[in-house]
Amino acid sequence: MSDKPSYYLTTAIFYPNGEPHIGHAYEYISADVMARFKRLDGYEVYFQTGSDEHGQKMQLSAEKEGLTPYELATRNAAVFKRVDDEVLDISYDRFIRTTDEDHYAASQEIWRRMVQAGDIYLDKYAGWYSIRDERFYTEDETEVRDDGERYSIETGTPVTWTEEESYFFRLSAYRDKLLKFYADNPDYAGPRSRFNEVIRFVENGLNDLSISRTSFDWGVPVPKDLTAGETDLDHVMYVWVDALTNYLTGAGFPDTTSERYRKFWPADLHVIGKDISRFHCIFWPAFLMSAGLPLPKRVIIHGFLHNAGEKMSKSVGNVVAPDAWVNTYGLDAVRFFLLREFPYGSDGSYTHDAVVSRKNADLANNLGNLAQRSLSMIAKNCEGRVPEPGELTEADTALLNQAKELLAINREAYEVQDFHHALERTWHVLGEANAYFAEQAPWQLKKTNEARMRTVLYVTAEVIRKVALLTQPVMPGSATKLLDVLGVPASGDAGRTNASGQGPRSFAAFGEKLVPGTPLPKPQPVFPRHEEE
RNA sequence: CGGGAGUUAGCUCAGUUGGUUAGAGCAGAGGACUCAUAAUCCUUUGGUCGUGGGUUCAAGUCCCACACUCCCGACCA
Repeated sequence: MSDKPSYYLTTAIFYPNGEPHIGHAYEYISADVMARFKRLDGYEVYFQTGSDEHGQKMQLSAEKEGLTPYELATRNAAVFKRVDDEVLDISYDRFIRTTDEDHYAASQEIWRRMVQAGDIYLDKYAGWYSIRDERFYTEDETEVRDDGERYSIETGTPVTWTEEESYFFRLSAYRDKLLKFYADNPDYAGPRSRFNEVIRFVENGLNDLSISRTSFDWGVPVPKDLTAGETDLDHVMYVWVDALTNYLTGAGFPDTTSERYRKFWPADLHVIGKDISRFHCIFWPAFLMSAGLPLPKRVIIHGFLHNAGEKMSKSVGNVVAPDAWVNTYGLDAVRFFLLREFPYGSDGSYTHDAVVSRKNADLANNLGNLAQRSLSMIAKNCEGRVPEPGELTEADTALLNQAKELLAINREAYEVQDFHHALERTWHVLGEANAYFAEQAPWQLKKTNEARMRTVLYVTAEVIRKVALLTQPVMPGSATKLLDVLGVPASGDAGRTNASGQGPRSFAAFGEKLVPGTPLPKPQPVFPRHEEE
């Protein structure tokens, strides 16, 4: 293995019970962008995504369809995986399934450790249980309707009184430890406003957590040697121990001596949606503390996407499928839009016009057209080679310096997943470059001062090179094409693999310059304007 | 009900520890240019910073109340 610094990041694993929508895509894409950025910046990245396949719901659905739960999970997980692979070009290193064999081993080991720590005990859970919701309700969360049956008020699903033996995790004992941890690690979760919600929640006290079930068997079994003497029932782990542990599984746990584990655990970043922040900011660190394992460094909580300000929902019929968008706008435009349009962490609202506007104004006009106009002048007036610049004027160096600062600006922004800001600053420099180009008017210099024209064209192309390098994570395909037409020797793969960490297309080459005399291919537009159908 | 977040130009957003005439991009208007993807550049219209109070020499920026929107309220992508 290399001695490069490591970076381990994950998305949440999704419960594969429906079609992936643009919200899933948002999470995949943002994590992918982060992974690619780090690879291009010289890190050895391990990027994991996957599916959460256990649970009673899966078991019941499978029965209805006459499948085994595993068959159903396999079929449904493939739908999500296909979106990663064929629609969004997600550069994950492993698509983990909680039904994977090594995941069983990891889940059982963390359970064992929590038992050894004295944090797991057997008790009874009693309450109104909704199978549909897979959860218990307290009495006042339910109502008896006219039909004499009892229903959950919140979700309207039928509930039945259920008493079930269950193992519990002593979460209540972790209140103070967690609060101290939050205080010592103010960047553990972001954005700050969401982290504050979590902290407030913990301050109010924590109840112990039911972490096993006996009413169904589609899950990771609690090891029999741990239940012997306590119960004869077969317990399977209930959602969160199983699900969260996938992050450890990916790092090679339980083999804590392996090179893989030492390199990648603790994880650097968990990318999650705001709906599951409590699990990642409270349960997860508590489990790990109990198991005596290092805690992940950061959890970033993204917002939800709204269709023209309205929540996406099947009943309203405004759910957008990722491939529908990709077919309409193109993958890179979609990726760019999602990260540029709204600050990461806030909810975002999209409309057709907003996507088209970004695609045309930012991509086709400001970037694509600038590249095309400068490169076609080079093709026509500089023998199709990178021109030789003369002495630089103040205007030249001012622009070049602005472009040069972008690497540091981007690094800083990516460190806290502020993609919106990174792109805003990058496009600000493109605005400056367009103004520079118009101010210098190389098409007039052509008649009066060809040496000066060559300098202007060189400076412009060099700025575009820097921008193209930095936009590889966001728009791998387009940025690659852009670097192609700039004659930057092919190397790496726009962040898809760790090979991207070196060579002329890595960030290590950011400070270098286009080499005068390099032959250039015939310029071709990289960012077409949007055509309405 | 309880707790929390938000409310800045038509739209999407910036606004540092309170300090001179509140910013950007897009959209709109006018002009320029012709290298370029009807793109670009320049100029410009547009905001009583949700409402009402308060603190202060000074508040979008702190405090209080109200309005609207949204989130969470215990095991639910």
